[in-house]
Amino acid sequence: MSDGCNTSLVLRKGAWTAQEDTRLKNCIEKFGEGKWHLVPFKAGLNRCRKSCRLRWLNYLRSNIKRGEFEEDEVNLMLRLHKLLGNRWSLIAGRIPGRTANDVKNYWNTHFKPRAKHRKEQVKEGEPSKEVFVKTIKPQARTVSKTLNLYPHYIMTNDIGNLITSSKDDIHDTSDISPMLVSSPLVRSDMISENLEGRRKQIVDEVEWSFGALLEEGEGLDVVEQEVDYNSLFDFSVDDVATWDLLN
DNA sequence: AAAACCTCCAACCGCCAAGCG
DNA sequence: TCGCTTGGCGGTTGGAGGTTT
Repeated sequence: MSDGCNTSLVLRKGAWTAQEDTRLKNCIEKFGEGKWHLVPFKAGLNRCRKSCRLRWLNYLRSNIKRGEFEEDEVNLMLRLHKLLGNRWSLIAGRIPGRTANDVKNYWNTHFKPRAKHRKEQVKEGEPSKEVFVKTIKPQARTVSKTLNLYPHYIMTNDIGNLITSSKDDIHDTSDISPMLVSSPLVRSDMISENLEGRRKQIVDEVEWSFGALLEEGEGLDVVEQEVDYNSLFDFSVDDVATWDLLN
């Protein structure tokens, strides 16, 4: 491996000591986050850069929230997971004080076993209850600084389903909603008046969840993903469809 | 009392994409 | 263009602590 974590036999692993925590914290408070490959040297730690980064992000940062997830946090997590799938860092980014590891652990602890249980049931011959939806997944895990992400729109097609498209695909802007992007090409008066009832609700959810995402510069992709029973709201495969517009 | 089992979560692992020379 | 380094991610594991038998 080229990440420098497995190349040395003398690097410390396992639980962090209070002294190591203090060193790491002091180092980052002094020099700031980033340049993780230098952190072990600056802090005088016999740990790899990944270990230092993880310890800081998941434990030492000042704004980390501890203790049980509250009901609204769980609700938010479920809604975000429905939209994003296992994009723990994105989900955590929208739950103040919680880390990706927290969210992932909570999900695996509280929700994953149920899916597992269902698979076991299927194995034993019971009819499958598995449901799949299209989950919108941002494509880029790391955002390119040079990527142009503006030309995205969300709109409804002629049978009322939500779709997204690029400006190149759009000839009639009468039914465009600026749900996903802060593109200067999309105006508020483009919001479709036809979005009502349930579809409106879906739009609200998508806007609420993805407006920030795309402002940060991430394209969208669609993947099939099993729905957990805990999902608080639902929309079908046909309700939301997106296609990649960046190519 | 103690062995077995379970739960939870911190930490590790392997991979990917961006950046850079 | 290519190969290396780095940052970052999701999946998995190991062990401490709690619970059950």
